[in-house]
Amino acid sequence: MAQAEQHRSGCPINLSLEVLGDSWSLVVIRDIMFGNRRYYRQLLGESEEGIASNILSSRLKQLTDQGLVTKQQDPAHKQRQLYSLTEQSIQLVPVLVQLGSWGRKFLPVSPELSVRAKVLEDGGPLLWERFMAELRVVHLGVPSSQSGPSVHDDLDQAYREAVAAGEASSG
Amino acid sequence: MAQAEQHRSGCPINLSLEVLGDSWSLVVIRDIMFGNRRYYRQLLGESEEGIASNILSSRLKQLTDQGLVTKQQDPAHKQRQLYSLTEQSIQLVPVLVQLGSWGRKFLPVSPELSVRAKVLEDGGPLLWERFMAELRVVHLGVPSSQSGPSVHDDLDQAYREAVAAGEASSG
DNA sequence: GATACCGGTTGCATAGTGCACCCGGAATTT
DNA sequence: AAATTCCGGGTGCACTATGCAACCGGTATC
Repeated sequence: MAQAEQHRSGCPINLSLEVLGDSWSLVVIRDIMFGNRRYYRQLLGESEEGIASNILSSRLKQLTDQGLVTKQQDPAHKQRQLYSLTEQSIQLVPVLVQLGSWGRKFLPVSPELSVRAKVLEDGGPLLWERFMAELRVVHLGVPSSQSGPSVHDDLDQAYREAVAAGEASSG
Repeated sequence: MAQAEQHRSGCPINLSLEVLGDSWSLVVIRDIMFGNRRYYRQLLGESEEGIASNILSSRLKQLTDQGLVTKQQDPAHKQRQLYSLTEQSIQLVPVLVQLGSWGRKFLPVSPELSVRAKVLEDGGPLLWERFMAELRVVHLGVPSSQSGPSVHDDLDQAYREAVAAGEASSG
C-alpha cells in the first residue's frame, strides 16, 4: 500500500506510454528481439543509433524492473550477463510491427533497414505469431514445437539481400 | 541539402520513435482521435492525465510541424483554433490499438477506460478501417460514404455503459 | 462595462539526455 | 606470468526537457 496512485491515468494507451514512452526503450527491445543482441556490449556497440552507455544501462534497469527484460549470468563466463525478453515484451511484436509499418509509410526510412518491417507487415498476424513462438523458444526456454524455416532467419535473409542489392546499385 | 543526417538511423521503428517516442504525443493524438477534443482548452482541461499547458502547447506545435496535426481558425470565433488529424495520424489507429491491447494485458488499467480498447481489439482490422474512414470524414472533410451506426458512437456507448456499471457496483 | 473564455507564455526548480572518459574484475593471448 | 582485451557498467558535466503555477492580451458574452 501507500504506493497507490503513481499513474497518470488508468487508460491502457497512457499506461503503455508510461512504460514505453521514450525514445530508447523500444529501440533496445527491438535490438534484442530482431537483432538477437543479448549482451550489454552488443547492445551498446552494434546499435544503429549509437545509444550512450549510461542511457543503455538505465534503460535495461528500467525494463528489468518493469518485467520486460530479464538478466542472468552466463554460467561459463562470470562477468557475462545475458539479457532476455519476457512474455510481456514478446507480445510487443504487433506494436513494433505497426510502428514499423507506419514509419515505412511516412518517414524517410532506408531500404535496407525496412525490409524486415515489410516482411512482417506482409506476413500478417499469423507470421507475427510464428515469430513470437520462436522468441519464446529462444528467450523463455520453451521447447521448440516448430519445424521448417525460422522467421528470424527469413528476416535476416531478406535484410542481407537488401544490403547486397543496395551495394550493387550504389557501388 | 546540408540538413542531411538529422536522424539517428533509417530504421522504421527508430524513425517512428523519433517522432512519437515521448510520453505525451500519442496521448494528445488519442484525445483528438477518440475523445474528439478539438480545441486547446478541451485538450488541456478534459485530459485524464492532466497535461501541463506548456507541454500541450509544445506538443501541438511539434505535431503540427511533423504533419500529424493541422490547425485552423474557427470562422465564427476568431480566437478559436480547431485542431485536426491528418491522414498520417489517422493511420496511427493500428498502433494505438495495439498499444492499448498490450496495456490491457499487462498493466493496471481501469475497466471504464479500457472498454474502448477492448472493442477495437475485438473488432479487428475491419473495424479499424471503418473507424479510420470516419476520422477522414470528420478531420479531412472527406464526404461520408458510410451508412449505419458510427464506430465512434459505439465506442462512446461502450464507455458510458462501463461507467454506469462501475458506479452501480461501487456506489 | 464587467466577467469569463480563448490560446497560449513566462519563470523557475527539478529530472532526464548526450557525450567523453574512466573503472575494477575476469577472460584471453602471448 | 604478464600484458592485453573484454565484461558490465559508473562518473562528471553541459544541455535540454519536464512539471508546476502564475500570468497575459485579445475576444466573446452577459
